[in-house]
Amino acid sequence: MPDTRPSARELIAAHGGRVTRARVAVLEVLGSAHTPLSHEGIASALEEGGETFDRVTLYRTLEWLVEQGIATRIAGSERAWNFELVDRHGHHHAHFHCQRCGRVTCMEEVAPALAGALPPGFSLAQAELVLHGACAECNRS
Amino acid sequence: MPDTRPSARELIAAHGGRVTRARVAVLEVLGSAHTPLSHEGIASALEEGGETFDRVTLYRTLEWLVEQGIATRIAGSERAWNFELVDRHGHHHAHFHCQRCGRVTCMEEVAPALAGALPPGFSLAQAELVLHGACAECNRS
DNA sequence: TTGCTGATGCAACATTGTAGCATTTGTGCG
DNA sequence: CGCACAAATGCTACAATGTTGCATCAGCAA
Repeated sequence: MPDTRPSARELIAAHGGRVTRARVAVLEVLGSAHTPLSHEGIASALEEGGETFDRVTLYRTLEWLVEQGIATRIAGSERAWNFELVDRHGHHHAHFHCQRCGRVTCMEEVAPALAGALPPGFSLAQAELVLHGACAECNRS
Repeated sequence: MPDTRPSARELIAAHGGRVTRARVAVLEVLGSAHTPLSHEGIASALEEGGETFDRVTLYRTLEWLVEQGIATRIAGSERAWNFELVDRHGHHHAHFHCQRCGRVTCMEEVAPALAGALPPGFSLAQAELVLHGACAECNRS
């Protein structure tokens, strides 16, 4: 078993970028995450895996991933971005931000139908629907 | 004509706050703006009107306005908040962020119907739909 | 292996937002 | 009106997030 997640290196190379330690590691972290991660979250996950990178490198790596269309960034809790891979689904789903526990959950179900609703002349590149409230777990307690 | 915009002072007093220079000025700026404004935008507008305030005062004033339900803050361009009065419409409309000119436009028409679409257990406090693309004016050129 | 260029790491800085605290200023009351 | 008290302001200092410049390192191809 040479590699349990072969796509990471290939994915990077396919986009014309160099296969570096940072990119592979970040991709693996994002790939195994269930929710969007912040810079801090990614850094922590990397450290747990025994890899540390400069803060700037992380920013640049993520910037590159977003440019390449490999990842997207969504507005997370207060003034920081969260990152998420854009693989299976067409990356057009809403995000739910729990105001109590701060977690961000992907809502596959909620996809507002807004095509054609824009005023004439406007062109849509990306939509970002963020819902704020309390998640199921927090509501239980 | 003692006051062309009498509501500002009254609005503040009605919420149990002191009628200060900062609050009146900020309310007037927001009231006469056609689009959501950032901290910086508000500060500039105030300066043009001959009024200057400390950066911290502005933050606290806006925080207070949001707490009182007089204004709302929406995610604007890169990592800064934009503020907007919450008067006429029930403040449930989407915002369009033009990636070329950076302006934020209110889209009264686009209001995604997402009530009842949340998974069980989740409760919604606020929805924030931000559309990114090119506005009509930018598309013309 | 070698060389070129992209990627990294470091330091310094920019922007956005907060906390603590002394001073000022609305507001109600005598 | 003048006073006193609390709310609001304006510093300063700091925290968090993100960016820029530049010297060094390391993928990748020849």
